[in-house]
Amino acid sequence: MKANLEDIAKAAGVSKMTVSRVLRGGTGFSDETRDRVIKVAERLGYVPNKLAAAFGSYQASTLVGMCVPRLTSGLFAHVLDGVDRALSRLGYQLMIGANNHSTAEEEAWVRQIVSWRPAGLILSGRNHTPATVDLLRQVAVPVVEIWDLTTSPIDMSVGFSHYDCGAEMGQFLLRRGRRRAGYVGALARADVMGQARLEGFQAVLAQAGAPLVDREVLLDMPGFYAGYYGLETLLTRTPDLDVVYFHNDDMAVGGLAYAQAKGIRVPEDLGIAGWGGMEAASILPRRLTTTVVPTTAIGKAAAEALVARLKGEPGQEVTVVPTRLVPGETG
Amino acid sequence: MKANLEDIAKAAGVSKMTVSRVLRGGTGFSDETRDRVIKVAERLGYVPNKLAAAFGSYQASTLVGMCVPRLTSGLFAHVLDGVDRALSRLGYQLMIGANNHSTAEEEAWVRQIVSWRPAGLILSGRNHTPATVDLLRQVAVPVVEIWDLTTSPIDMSVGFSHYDCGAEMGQFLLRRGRRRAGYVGALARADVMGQARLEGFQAVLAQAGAPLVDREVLLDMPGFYAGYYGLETLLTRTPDLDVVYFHNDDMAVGGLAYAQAKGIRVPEDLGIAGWGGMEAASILPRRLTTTVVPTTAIGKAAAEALVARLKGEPGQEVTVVPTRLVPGETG
DNA sequence: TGCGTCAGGTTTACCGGTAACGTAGCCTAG
DNA sequence: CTAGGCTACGTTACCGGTAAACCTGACGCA
Repeated sequence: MKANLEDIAKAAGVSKMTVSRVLRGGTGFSDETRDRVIKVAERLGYVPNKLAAAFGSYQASTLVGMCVPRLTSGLFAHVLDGVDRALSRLGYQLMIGANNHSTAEEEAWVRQIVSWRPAGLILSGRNHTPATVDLLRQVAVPVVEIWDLTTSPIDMSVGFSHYDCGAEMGQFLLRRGRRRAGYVGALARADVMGQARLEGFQAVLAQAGAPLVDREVLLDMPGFYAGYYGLETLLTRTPDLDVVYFHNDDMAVGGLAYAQAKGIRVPEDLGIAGWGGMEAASILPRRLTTTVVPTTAIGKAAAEALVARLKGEPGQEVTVVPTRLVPGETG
Repeated sequence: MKANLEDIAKAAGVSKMTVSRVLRGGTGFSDETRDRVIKVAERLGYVPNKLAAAFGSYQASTLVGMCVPRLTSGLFAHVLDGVDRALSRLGYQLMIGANNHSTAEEEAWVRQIVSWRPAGLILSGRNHTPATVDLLRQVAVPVVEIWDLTTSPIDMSVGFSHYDCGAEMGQFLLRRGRRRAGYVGALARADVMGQARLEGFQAVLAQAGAPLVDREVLLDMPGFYAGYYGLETLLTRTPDLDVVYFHNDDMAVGGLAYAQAKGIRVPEDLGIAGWGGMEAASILPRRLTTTVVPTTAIGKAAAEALVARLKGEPGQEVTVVPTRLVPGETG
């Protein structure tokens, strides 16, 4: 790690400022000088130092931080992918973190990240500690809150309403004649958004005079197992349900597996609905009734909102991305 | 973004060096001074500048870069999670990138990342462009190559042998009496490691006098659909196979779905084997025959190897993590 | 001839930390 | 009584870029 601008400057017989301009593709030098500088830079194996660049000019940081609830979530993996594709194309670097559904962990992460003076941040959810919000405002870094829509974002927001997702599914299941609905979730209070879906679901059912009959919320991760055993627990306690809404598709698929194992006919004896739109769900023998979330599009939109802001374009404060209820054959 | 060490120093009536020492938890100051400095720092809302710290001392970078083939891969999500848990606990920040199974894209990513002077890098696979290897050696950054084991790593390596995975599965299926095996894969040449598994698989079969009968390798992403349609194509062309080895579990589950849709009995008419160990696979009506890869453990081990190196401990050059063949009920 | 303008540079002054070294005052051992 | 060591600081130099201001010769033109 030896060659720096000074070394190149000396070897090329120019000042390091000229080298800097050449390597950044600026103006104010002849073609001849440019070729010479570039040749020397290559010969010396010059590796640029973005640390110095970002530090010195404090305008040039190309770091973007993104915090997701869990890195193992299939849905967020697609959001991350959408963000990364959009940003890496423009030369930004993505720093990631997981908050494990805890605003305190998010705060700790934000505290670490802002000390790198990132160009922007992408956070998941609308729930943050007051200290986090204060800090973000203080350092005045562009922030995009994704996933859960908020009408009063810290800065920008890209997402949809989880409450509406739940409500829409409730209406759909009512139209299909379901009257005794149950719910199987996970993570308890830690997942605010799953909670919001449940609330929307419940509100619609109650309004129609067919309120939620029973629910089972596990403390486990919301995966196949939790869905399987969650449904088992729920049906053992309350056998006469005619439909169960699950926290997400992974759990719903677990529920389907349980129903199949027990000879419960779906959807005749029991309806099953999920949320999220996992790839696996669509090739099951029976297409899962679920709400498909445009994950990659959310990531792309968040990245684009951030980049627009960085370029000085005003951009959209709040971007609503549409979810899509897929009727399927299990509801 | 106003307060810096100088401001705190002035307000506390000490030099900024003392402030630096206090805030980093060093020594060489009285309790009284420490309390005063910390109080002032909090009052001024001091946000440390790691850019300046890393740039100035060029020892303190806490950035670690990690490059995976695809961010949407469930297996790599767990590796990422393992790395992140291990590193974030120690105060490191993770910068990620995806190479889309292309060494050229990996090189572009490495070129970007090294200019941030990271403390270390984690790369997926043992295949890199010569320029990448040169660059990594030149900047002398600690590197861990994960996933595919290599006996001559750039620096350190954590993984297992994909060839052996394929060979082991081949032996297992032979023991179960299979003699006419097929293979369904994806990504063609782009995925070197899937290729290695296939080679191990083929070698064992050939040696036993029951060579691979047919194979179907799609250009698609290795997911459920590819498995479903890949098996359809394969069986249409070569109906009399008695077992099919899939690129991974996602595809194998797609294959199972196809078999079920067509009334093919598994494992009586056709054996199905996958690779990777996805969570979903274990709760299917029939437990999938597959090789479980300790993803999180690989991430953890990679992070630990890196940290050990950074602390100056010698650490292991090559760490082998064991995979586990799960017999299941489909093979 | 004198002056403005422009291309093609150079010079200077930082950015905010940290390492390395310096130093004053006090304590203690020989 | 004093050399030496320790504590608790302060001083200085530097990391490698970039912004902004400045320079200079050539050319066009009134």
